[in-house]
Amino acid sequence: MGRQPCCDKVGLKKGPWTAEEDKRLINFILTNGQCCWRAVPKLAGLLRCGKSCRLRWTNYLRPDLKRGLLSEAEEKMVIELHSKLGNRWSKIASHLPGRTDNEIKNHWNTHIKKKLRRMGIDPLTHEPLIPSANDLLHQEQHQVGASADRREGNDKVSEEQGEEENITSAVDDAFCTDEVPMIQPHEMIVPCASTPSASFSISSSSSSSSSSSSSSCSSSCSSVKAQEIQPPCMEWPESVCLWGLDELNGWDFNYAQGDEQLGLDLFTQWQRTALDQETWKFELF
DNA sequence: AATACGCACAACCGCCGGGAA
DNA sequence: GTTCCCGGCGGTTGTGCGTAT
Repeated sequence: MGRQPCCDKVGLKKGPWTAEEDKRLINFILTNGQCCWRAVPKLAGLLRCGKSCRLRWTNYLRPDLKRGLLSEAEEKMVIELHSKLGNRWSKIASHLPGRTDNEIKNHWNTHIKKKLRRMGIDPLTHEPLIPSANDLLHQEQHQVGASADRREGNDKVSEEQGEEENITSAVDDAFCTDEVPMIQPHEMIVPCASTPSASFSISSSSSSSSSSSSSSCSSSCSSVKAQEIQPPCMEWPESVCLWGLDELNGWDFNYAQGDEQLGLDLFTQWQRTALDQETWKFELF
């Protein structure tokens, strides 16, 4: 007996979430907390499957998320952790509070992989890319003489090698040692993440609430008066926009139009909820 | 100005493991 | 021990946006 799908997909919406859907989901979780995800869409009035709701929440709506590019320190940490853990993104993410596995995975695939290759490091093994273009050329020439009955297999091999060669030659073409120093993952310095001075805030319009360096939330949260929250031991060396949710800007959490107090209450509650959640994994540090 | 292309990121898919019945 | 459900994970795809032509 095959496993049943997580939900009846008929009539369910897919694709990007709208501000209205986000609003509904947040509102529901504020009110009810994170419970059975399967029931969430129904109860929240969403035409989404529970899984989709969970992903949307964990990857995007969770208030403790950091937005924006990974800092250099975070990047180094990811590389270091990846060298030890491999593609176990959730494990890696657990060492970087405010970052999701999805975010790290994306960043790895789009930025770090290329960066490492440019540096002459194999992103899979974290070893130097050993075979030079010449080596691969010789190897290929050697293979030309191979018997035809192995052709199919060889095709695959040379395809792979070709890919590798492309990478290597690309490195040869583009890589300049003057430009990027060779560095091994173990040589990278991973900063201590326990500076107590760091602050975390779910922004406010008061300019002084969060010092210029930390988590000031651009213009997007200006309508919400929120208290500053300072969880322990977080160091984020670069300014971080906690809320990249520009769409939320228009909400003002004014539920039922005009009930500003309710909106504020909910927002405050949301902040508390967020801080109470187990997602804070500071103990890992 | 219009179109093509590439990149970055959000979202989906399918599988797996843990736990409850 | 078996079955089923749920949440989590990692890989892949889709979408939107910026840039180049």
